[in-house]
Amino acid sequence: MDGMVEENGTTGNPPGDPLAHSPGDTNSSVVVTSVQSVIQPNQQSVIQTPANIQPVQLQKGNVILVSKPNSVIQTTPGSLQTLQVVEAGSDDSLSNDDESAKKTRRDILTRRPSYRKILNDLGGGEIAVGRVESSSECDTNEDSELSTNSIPSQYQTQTVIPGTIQLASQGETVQGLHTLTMTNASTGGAIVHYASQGQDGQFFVPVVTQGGGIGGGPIIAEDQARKREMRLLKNREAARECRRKKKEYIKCLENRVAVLENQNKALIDELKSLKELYCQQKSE
DNA sequence: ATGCATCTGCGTCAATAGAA
DNA sequence: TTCTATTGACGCAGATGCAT
Repeated sequence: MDGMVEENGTTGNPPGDPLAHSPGDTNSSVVVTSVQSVIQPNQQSVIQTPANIQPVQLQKGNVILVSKPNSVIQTTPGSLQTLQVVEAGSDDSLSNDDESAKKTRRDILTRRPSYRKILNDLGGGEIAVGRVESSSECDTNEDSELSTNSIPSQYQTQTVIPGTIQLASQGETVQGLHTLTMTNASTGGAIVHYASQGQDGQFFVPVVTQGGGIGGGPIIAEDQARKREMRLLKNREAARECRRKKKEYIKCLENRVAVLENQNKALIDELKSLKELYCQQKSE
């Protein structure tokens, strides 16, 4: 559950106020004598499924199933991969009217260091990239939106419709080599072979381009469109991963708050008892 | 049931840091 | 210098809770 923290028997804070801990919400019997780092190095994923297959919801019900062993989104190596991305029209046509306003706003803003760096600065280790199973102290048991229990089998055989990109794994035939079919209503079909880099987490690398239009123009346009799709796809996944890490980072901070509050309480109690002892000996 | 406010997650763009 | 990864900001859509 979001907002819940479990650390040495300490439980939670209201969802709307993640850092708010009343003095009474900690277990009074707990005395923290040594506080370890809240964030363990090489911690592992909080998102795990038995089959290591997770559906990634895209817009309008599109689903990606990819093999990325070092990613949160995983499938069994060599398993069928299906990607269907419906072209979302030409969003390149951005109006320049409010672009200047956006730019001005962004110019004012400063960039924070990455969560990895923040966690390192906190001395609590790093958020691991390779994730296999739940971490111990940052385990949150949250219900992942990437839950894999509900992968419909029909996603393994998508129907190619005009304006779509479809990835179909060749499975055991050619290791790591897959075929990406771009079907475009205006330009006709184009087949792209790509090498899947499943081991290092890379998504795919275009290798050969075949087919397509006549002359340089359409080919260049297709290449640019394909590059754009690749870029958007990668950034989509990157944003997803970034948000996951951000949530993990926040939960770790909440954990840290809980631990430090416990430590503070223990020190206050210790100080209190020492004062009493001192007063007793002084009065004698 | 309906309308509204709020929250949450997503995709995208753009800026930036760091690697190559 | 170029490329890639990361992440803040923005806008959108769906879910949820609450008042009417």
